[in-house]
Amino acid sequence: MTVRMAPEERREAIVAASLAVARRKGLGATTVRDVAAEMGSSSGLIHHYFDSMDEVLAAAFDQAASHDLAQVENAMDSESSAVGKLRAFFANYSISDNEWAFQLWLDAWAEASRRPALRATSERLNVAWQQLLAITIKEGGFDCEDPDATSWRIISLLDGLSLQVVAHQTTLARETVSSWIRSYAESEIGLAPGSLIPA
Amino acid sequence: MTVRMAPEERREAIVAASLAVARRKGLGATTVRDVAAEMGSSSGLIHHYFDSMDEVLAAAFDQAASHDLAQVENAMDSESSAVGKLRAFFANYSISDNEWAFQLWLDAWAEASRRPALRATSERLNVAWQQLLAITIKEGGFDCEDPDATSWRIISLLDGLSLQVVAHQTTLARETVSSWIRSYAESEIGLAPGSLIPA
DNA sequence: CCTGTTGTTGCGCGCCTGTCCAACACGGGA
DNA sequence: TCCCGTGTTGGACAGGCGCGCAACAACAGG
Repeated sequence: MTVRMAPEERREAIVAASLAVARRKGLGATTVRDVAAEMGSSSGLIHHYFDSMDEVLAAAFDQAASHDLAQVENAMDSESSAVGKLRAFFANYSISDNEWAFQLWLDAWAEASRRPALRATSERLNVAWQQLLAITIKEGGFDCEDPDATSWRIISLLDGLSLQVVAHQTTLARETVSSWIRSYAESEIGLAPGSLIPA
Repeated sequence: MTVRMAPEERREAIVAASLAVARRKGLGATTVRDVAAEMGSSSGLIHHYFDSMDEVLAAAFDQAASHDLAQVENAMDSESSAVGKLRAFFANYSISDNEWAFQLWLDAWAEASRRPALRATSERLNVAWQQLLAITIKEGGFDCEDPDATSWRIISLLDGLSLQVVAHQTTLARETVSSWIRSYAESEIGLAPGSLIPA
């Protein structure tokens, strides 16, 4: 038998184990038994904490995406100027080191139509990313007509380009995507070309 | 017993049936038994024509995406001017009438990492869309520095925005996406604002 | 008409899926 | 120290999966 845990602790352990499996096999291919094996526990335990697999996956995705979001927010907070914050945003919202994180997004978007909990989570976090950028633009007082729209377009271009890198690998290079995104953001936000290149 | 068919005919019937199922349940959730039931045949028949389910799904996706591509190409061919062709492109590469077609793309991108045949097909067709746009830009002789890069960015922005519409439904409206895409394309290709608004 | 080819069947194989639940074991309060 | 609440087990359940194969049936050529 596994060690007896406090409810909250166990819940977190389940989410962590689910994430570890999803990282290897993908969100959609993660099963109850996989998660149990990863934890070294029985499979029945998972359903003692979650009503359905949909909710387990949603919680796992939430954890991963929220963590990445918090990391970028942190990097932005340590910058004082608005331009500095934006630079930090584009330097850190990068798929270079954790390519599997973006695969999680791909899985979430595809599964959204069939897993209600996952859809709600993915939508909430997508909006959170957009808001992070939009609010920064608003506070910077840039020459940007509609920060919300601008932010959606930048995030979407980033998603569309990243998607090619992760799903097809050969069509586009990571550095190409980074530089295109920076140029596009500069023109949309009303910054001089090169403003967003990291120091 | 079902009617005996010529090999090529039966192959097409399998692809058509797979597509019908995928349209309802999604590409990743389409099974051998589903396809057989849709055709009204036995399940063993599918494996007599395809080595694996991966190849069945790849063929089905190929059929759907190629059909959409051909339809847009047709609409463009009936235009004489380059701007007319571009207008036709953006008027027809639309997710309004067949939302499920884009869901197929979402499934294909997500499954790409685990289904080799599907990945190859999705990559090939993604490049085909990009080329269709790139070649039209090149032939038009517009004020566009790098038609290939421009084309990738337009397609990617379109994918990223469409993704929000299909996966999350509430975040963005279809018409918003259409107008943003047209504006962006105009600025990237070097056209006067409004040039791409359909007559 | 007979025969060989081949499209088609239907089931079996081994394995997997999410969900549920009676039974068990452990640890804190009485 | 006992006892009860609850964290945990492990398998049952009904179903589903991709794949393979021996047997059958329909058609073409001789």
